[in-house]
Amino acid sequence: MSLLHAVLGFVAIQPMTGYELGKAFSTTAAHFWPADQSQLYRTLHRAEADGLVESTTVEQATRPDRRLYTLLEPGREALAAWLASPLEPDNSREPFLLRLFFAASLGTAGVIELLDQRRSAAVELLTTLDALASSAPHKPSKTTLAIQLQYATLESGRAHARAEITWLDELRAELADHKESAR
Amino acid sequence: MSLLHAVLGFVAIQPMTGYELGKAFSTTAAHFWPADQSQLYRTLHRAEADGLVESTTVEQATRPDRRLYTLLEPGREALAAWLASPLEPDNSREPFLLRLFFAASLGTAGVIELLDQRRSAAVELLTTLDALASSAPHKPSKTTLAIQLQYATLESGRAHARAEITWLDELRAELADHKESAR
DNA sequence: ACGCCATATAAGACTTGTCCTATATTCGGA
DNA sequence: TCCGAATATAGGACAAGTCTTATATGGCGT
Repeated sequence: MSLLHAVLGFVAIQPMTGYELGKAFSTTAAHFWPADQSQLYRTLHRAEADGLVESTTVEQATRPDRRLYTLLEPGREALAAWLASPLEPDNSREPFLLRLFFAASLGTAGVIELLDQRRSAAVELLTTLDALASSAPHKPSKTTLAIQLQYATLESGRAHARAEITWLDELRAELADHKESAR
Repeated sequence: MSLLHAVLGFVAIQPMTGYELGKAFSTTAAHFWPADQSQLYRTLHRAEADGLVESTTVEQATRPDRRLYTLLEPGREALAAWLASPLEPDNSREPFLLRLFFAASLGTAGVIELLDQRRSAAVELLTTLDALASSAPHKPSKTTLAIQLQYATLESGRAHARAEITWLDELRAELADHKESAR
């Protein structure tokens, strides 16, 4: 249900087309909210049908027509209501933990391989986020709250990626130790 | 698709009924893989139709009959294939970050409230996991790999909860500072 | 006595998200 | 010159998960 709110959130900042929304998601929110293109357009259709946004067709010579979406008052209210609503408890799925949980049959060496794979992915994510963070406004201190918060979501990703790497390293060491002592 | 693998993973440890699976999930895997009861049974039906597991009905006097599921060879193979398959990149959704990203209209004070709510939830999660960890076998050092890995998923949850709290505190301080200096 | 919880399984309706394909044009690279 | 990527929108099929309700009974607390 939250893609709708994200769409309202973006359109609240500035009227946008579906295509621009797609860009906005993939450049700024991809790491915590992947948005499928198809679903994005469907969500826009529904939002318009529900009177939350309004679209105007902008004709273009060479490119297909664009549909520019503008936030309407009910949309603004829905957005505000969402922001003010109580946080529901997190129940996200972690495929990696699921796998690890059942990975004993891989043996210690196999599990260590798995951890290494995961570590690589985490390092890659961290470097991507680092790059994004340093390309963004040099440390926000004299910026708007909006920019600070957007930056904060990046920081969150980095903090968790670092935590993941540390945890993986500790687990790896523990398993390697255990294997060692079993010889 | 992964609920199927989780089911195979549990049944591989020991033949189980759907009800027992539900218990197993909620007591050991709930924090990284919530399993809906209805979906669990549906997954079992499908797994049986696909020849991955086999069920035998155990009649009971007072209680409804139980259907005990046993892992078949194709199921074991599917489980092994899953464990050996390459890790797909993580693309989990983080509703809280989404909200934070768009939360500027709440104002600094409103955002701080939001952070505090989130912090409470994170602390609560951490204490739940701490309790689970200390009720589990006192520090695994001389246990099986399976137990070590199951314990590791708990540790992962704790590490991330701690990272979340630290990040929240830093962000909160930054926002409070900013607000202070704006007076 | 009444209701709620545990035991046990299951179907139905619905929402959300993913993947694939279609359409139409322009520009840049190999 | 051909192929793919970018621009722009959209539908269809499907998978996965959520929420609600149904059925049936025994035990516990108030």
